[in-house]
Amino acid sequence: MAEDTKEAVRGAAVITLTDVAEAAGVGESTASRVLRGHGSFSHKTRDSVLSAARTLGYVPNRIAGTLASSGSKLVGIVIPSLSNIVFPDVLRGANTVLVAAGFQPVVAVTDYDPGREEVLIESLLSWRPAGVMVAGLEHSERASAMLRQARIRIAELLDTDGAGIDIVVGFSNREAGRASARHLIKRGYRRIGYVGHDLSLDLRAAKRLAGFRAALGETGLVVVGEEIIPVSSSIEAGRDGLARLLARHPKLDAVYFSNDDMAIGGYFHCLAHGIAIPSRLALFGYNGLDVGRSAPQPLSTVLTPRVAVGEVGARLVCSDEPPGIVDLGFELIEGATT
Amino acid sequence: MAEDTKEAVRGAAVITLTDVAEAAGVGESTASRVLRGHGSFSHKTRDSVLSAARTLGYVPNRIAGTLASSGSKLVGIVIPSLSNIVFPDVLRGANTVLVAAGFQPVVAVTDYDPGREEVLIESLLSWRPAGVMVAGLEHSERASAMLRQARIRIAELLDTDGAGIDIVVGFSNREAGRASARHLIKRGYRRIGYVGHDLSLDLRAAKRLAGFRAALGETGLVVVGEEIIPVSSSIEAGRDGLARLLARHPKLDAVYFSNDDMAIGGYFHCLAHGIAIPSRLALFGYNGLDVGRSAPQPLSTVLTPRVAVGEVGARLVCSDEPPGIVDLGFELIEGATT
DNA sequence: CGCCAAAATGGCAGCGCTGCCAATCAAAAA
DNA sequence: TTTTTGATTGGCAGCGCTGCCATTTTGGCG
Repeated sequence: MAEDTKEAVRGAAVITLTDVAEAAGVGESTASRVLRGHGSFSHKTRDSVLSAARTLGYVPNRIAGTLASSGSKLVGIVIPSLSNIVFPDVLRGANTVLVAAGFQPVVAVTDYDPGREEVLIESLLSWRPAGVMVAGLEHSERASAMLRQARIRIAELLDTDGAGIDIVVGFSNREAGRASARHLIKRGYRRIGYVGHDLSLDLRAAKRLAGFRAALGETGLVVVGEEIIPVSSSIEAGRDGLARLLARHPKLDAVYFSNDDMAIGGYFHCLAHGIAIPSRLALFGYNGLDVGRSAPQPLSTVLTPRVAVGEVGARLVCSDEPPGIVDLGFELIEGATT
Repeated sequence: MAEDTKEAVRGAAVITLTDVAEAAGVGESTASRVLRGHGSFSHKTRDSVLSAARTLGYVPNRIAGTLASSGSKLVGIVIPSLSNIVFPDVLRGANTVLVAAGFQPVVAVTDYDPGREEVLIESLLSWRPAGVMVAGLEHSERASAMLRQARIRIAELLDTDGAGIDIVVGFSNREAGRASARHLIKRGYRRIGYVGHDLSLDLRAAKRLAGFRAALGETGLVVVGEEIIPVSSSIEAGRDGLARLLARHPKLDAVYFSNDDMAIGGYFHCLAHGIAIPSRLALFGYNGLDVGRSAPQPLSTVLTPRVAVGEVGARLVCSDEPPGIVDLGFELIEGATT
């Protein structure tokens, strides 16, 4: 019965290291050494093990390997959303560095819910990752405790306004808000409004607004009118939000948006309604997205180093450099909408 | 030396199931049952185990659990990019369903490189995932073989133009291209151009263009002029691309773009240069992104069910329903740019 | 009060791999 | 030729948990 091939395809026989070792006529520790390129072995041994592995279609079982060596090559990444391009950007930066260092990212999305974040962190930790990267500095009591006690590298990203657990990589949202306000003031705007999304969830947006308000206050100004839409940010929400804000406060001369998506929505509203920018109304966003940069009038905004945050965070999580705070700063883009 | 507390903090003493069982005064299998809510146990036992676990700060080790039960709760997700919002959208849909079913997504990003895809798939499989979701139907010989032989659920996403391995969830890019062409023809456009990005990498964009060309051909038309930018798609690329295309073919009356990002770039070019849309030039995209829908003139495009693709793919990967092809279709959005 | 099914529980052998250590071997040194 | 050193190699004990099975306990009934 020359059913070898079929058998290999049908039978549930998953190939293990032992099978490879046997086929190569060596001990399993030798096979293990060859396959990992660890320790020493002769050329002949190497070739026979590798060819046996290839022939049998051996796929190593890292679950077993990790358990045995107690040190996984997984890194947990906890982000609030995938809808806002900011987080895929961070993920992208982290992914590049992680993969280059031989790690596998495991992502968890919290939907801006601290309770869910707690559960997801617990779940992530049960995979015994080498490290965890998490957006923001604010976590539930228990989540912080779990991270702290996990004895692994923890990187908190995108925010430096507060105390971190281990590694912090980001920039000050508060300062970004202040810089935005100072820019508008410098340009002579005085009747300033705000269009934002749900701030109880997006703490960093709240910090920006706080900084923005503080800087206005230093000049004796206040946010004249504001429109907070109770959903997550989107272009459509920004468009509708600005429409509603202007209906209530037609004399505004500038509007600060919670981010670029919202601001682009506002920009589209102005285009659609013939509102001259920036002479009649100035717009200011946050993030420095592609869409803002390429608009007919480049959006005035604050460019954030999102990909770099992911990269640096990942690098620090993988390395054993001392933890600490890394402020990557931000860049104010003057644009053409202010 | 009442150093218990400090010891617990310093010593590498990671809490194991055995510790919990001991502290609760039960056997480890009992503790295991309680913590997993499997099998039967008394209320009293339950309480003492749970409280012991909480007191000790026990975090289960799923690595060990998975090895012992030979069945992981990981699902690999292989996508070409995180820069194009399409993939985060799919990821989002998949994540929702996966997490609800108790799975953890492990993502891998190929950068549109088949070689890298192969390596990443191999690496993913070494985690013994319960299933793998991968974008597209085209993979290297070895990658396909590995997926096929892994004896797990495989879902190929976003494309139905070709043969799949196990589960296929998506829609026909070719048909999307055809539908786009027919729409332009119906609207009376005859001098049609194309602005796209690197098609050797983005196979689905290539299929759309092929379908588009085929449908034009049926009416005796051809793509009059085309501009292919050799980088990945972006708004800026679309803007520049259209500028260059129009420089060479000023008499075009419509342009088909490889996707909405590119088309929005084209739209911005027209806005910036006072090109009347759609009277002077019509624009047609692909994807149905938010930004296109909210533009002053909603972009004419094809709306793709990206999130649903992720959801359905994840559902099928988690379940044991029979594999097969699920065509989720697409929707032509007439918009205002044609 | 004895008997039996059902509920609760504990013991223990692995899951597949790695780390450690002892054993073997080959070539260089004495 | 014998000794020495270092390169190679194999054996085996776990890593922490789950699955299986045997055992004990419980509660209902006759």
